[in-house]
Amino acid sequence: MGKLFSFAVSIVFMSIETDNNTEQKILEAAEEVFQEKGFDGARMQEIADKANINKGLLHYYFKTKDSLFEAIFSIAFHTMIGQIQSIMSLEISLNERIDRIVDDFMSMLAKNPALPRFVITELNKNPDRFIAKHVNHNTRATFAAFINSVQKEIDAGNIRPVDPRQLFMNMISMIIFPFIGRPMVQVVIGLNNKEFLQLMQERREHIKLFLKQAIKP
Amino acid sequence: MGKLFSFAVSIVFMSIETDNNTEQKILEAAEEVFQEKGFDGARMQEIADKANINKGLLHYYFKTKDSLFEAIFSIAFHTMIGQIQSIMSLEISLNERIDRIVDDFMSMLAKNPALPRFVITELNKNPDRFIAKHVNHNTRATFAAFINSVQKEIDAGNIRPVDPRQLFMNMISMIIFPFIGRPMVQVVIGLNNKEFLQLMQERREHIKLFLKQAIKP
DNA sequence: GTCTATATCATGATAGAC
DNA sequence: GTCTATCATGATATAGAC
Repeated sequence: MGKLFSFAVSIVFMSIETDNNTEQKILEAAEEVFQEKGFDGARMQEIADKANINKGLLHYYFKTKDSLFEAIFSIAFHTMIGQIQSIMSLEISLNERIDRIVDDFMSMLAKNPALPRFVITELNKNPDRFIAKHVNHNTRATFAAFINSVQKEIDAGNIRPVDPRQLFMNMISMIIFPFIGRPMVQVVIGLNNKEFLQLMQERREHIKLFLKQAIKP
Repeated sequence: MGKLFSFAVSIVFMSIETDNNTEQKILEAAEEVFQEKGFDGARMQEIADKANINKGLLHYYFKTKDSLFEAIFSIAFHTMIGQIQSIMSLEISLNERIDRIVDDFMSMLAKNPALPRFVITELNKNPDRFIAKHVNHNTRATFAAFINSVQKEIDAGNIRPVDPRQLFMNMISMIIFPFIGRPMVQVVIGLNNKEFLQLMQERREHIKLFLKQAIKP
């Protein structure tokens, strides 16, 4: 955890400083290559090339491919989980929560469309290892708060009775899946890249309305 | 295309014959390993071990790793696309279509939970190559029929106005995503394996109701 | 068809000069 | 810190005996 912390600090530091030092160049290159190719498909040579350094120097900064991957995956995983948790834990109504989670999540994914596929693929290849390492004690407490807030709305008659866990799955499924399944979606619907992006833009308001409509009393 | 056809025939033949010959053992082993590890993570040695043969014999049946992968991916891709298309092309009402697509798709995924992640991951790594090779001319026509049928229901006032393409994305997102994102979903909600499977069982009826509720006039 | 042995090559990682 | 050169390993693929 100390390692992660110092790493996060260095990231913040770097984004403040305009100086683009070697470590930062490596991390940017590694993020790109790992997210695109996955751990198994990524090559240290390609990362070195993209960072404009040689393999020797790459191994000087990160002794092994595993340790470099860990640094990249850790940030990606916490970006995903953090996005979910931050919205879950707010003290707002379900309608506001829907608006926030759709807007925030889709803005983040528009900037980093490869993120969910990367996290989910690597998580599937080795669930135990990463979950034990990265999931903290707050994860469950945060979701419990979400369940309570949904139950309150049901009791108040604001929405129809619905399993909060299913509702949660519906929300993140509709938000995340089109990014992960983009090539398949484009093929089946028959969309070029421009049309797909247009549809994703319209999708924000569509999902908000669709969800609210589905849980109306 | 001739290769794929003769291959499909041999699959059918094998499932009729009880005789488990070497090629069939290889394909079963390869499907397992490729779906679990992906192309880059898969090892010919592991496939050979799982099929109880040696690497030399494996290369006798499939000259290259690529050709073996192509055989596996082709079946997987057409299973996914075919599942979607078969329901799209039926002449039934939207409500019946929702019931059918949820039941059929989720039954298939329950038997083969790793399938969508495999297809989508490999498709993302190399979209052009596979789409050019595997998508036929019927793909678009089938979806056009779906759009028409939704539009007819809107015109008849049976459902509220909704973009059929968004509706389609919502359907397949809610069905497929929990299988792909299972580890993340389990962590965030806090479910053990038994609880997750129970929730997925209940999910069929949940999705059907949720969708119909969302498009009610 | 099936096996063992081997060729060939790519990759992660290290050693050592500057 | 950065580079070049090299090692060691492991993976795909082939050759050839049976």
